[in-house]
Amino acid sequence: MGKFEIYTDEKGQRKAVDPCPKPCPIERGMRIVGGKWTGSILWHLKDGPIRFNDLARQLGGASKKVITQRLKEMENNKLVKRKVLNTKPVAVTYEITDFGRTALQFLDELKNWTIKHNL
Amino acid sequence: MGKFEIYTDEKGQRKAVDPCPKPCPIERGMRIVGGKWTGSILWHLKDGPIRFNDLARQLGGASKKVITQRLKEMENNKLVKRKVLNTKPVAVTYEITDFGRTALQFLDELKNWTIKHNL
DNA sequence: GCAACCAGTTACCTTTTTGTAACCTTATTA
DNA sequence: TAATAAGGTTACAAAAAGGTAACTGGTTGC
Repeated sequence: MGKFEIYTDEKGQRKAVDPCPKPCPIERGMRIVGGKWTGSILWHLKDGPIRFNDLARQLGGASKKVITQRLKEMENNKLVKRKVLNTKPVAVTYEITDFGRTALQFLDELKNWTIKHNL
Repeated sequence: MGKFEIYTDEKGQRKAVDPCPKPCPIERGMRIVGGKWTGSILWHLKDGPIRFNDLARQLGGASKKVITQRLKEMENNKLVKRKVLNTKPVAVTYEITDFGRTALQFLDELKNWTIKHNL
């Protein structure tokens, strides 16, 4: 077989030895952390919890709708935790989870890559 | 100001100190390397050039149309190089560029992350 | 009382993306 | 001669994503 992972069978047909099963790890990972603004949100949370509207202010270009949507997905994926503080006017903060932090490493690499190559 | 990058101005309005300029580096990077199948394609090319149909065979689940589309984007972004070999029946191969290789590190981390956390 | 802030939600519409399937040209093979 | 493979392209339809703007309900400051 060799590096191409493609071989020609007895009937002369080319076949993949090990076709990428539906979505392979890279693909699956991207679908969790690659959503529009997902990475940015996580990154913004790395230094501490942030409130919804503050987050929206910081993410120039993202609408509340998308932010809400992403935060919900991220909560489902255990990347962030939503906390309702019972302060005089209730405040809601979003906090990165320990699991969420495990993603910061490659996000950092991605960030450096983008900057390094002026993208 | 502090870690929140949010302050309250003289009029009592909360403002972001340094709102994420349109798409920040993480976001921009994602848009280059985060397209559906983009990462997987690049990963498959890491061990050598692959021909179009072989690639399609390996990426179970991706249609020719999408693959064509991604490959074109990736060519524009200089991640891959398209080569037409003048063999008896012409063959077209796609090869990862040196620049494309610089993205493999990040993809590798993403892949390990996905696997490590059973995602 | 009135306006403004928080944290969202909702409706509506447009754009983008994706999938499917058929089709194309050249060339080889049975 | 007919069928098949390579490397795509095209048309059509359906689904997903995104933007905008208005609106909610509760609270607070003027």
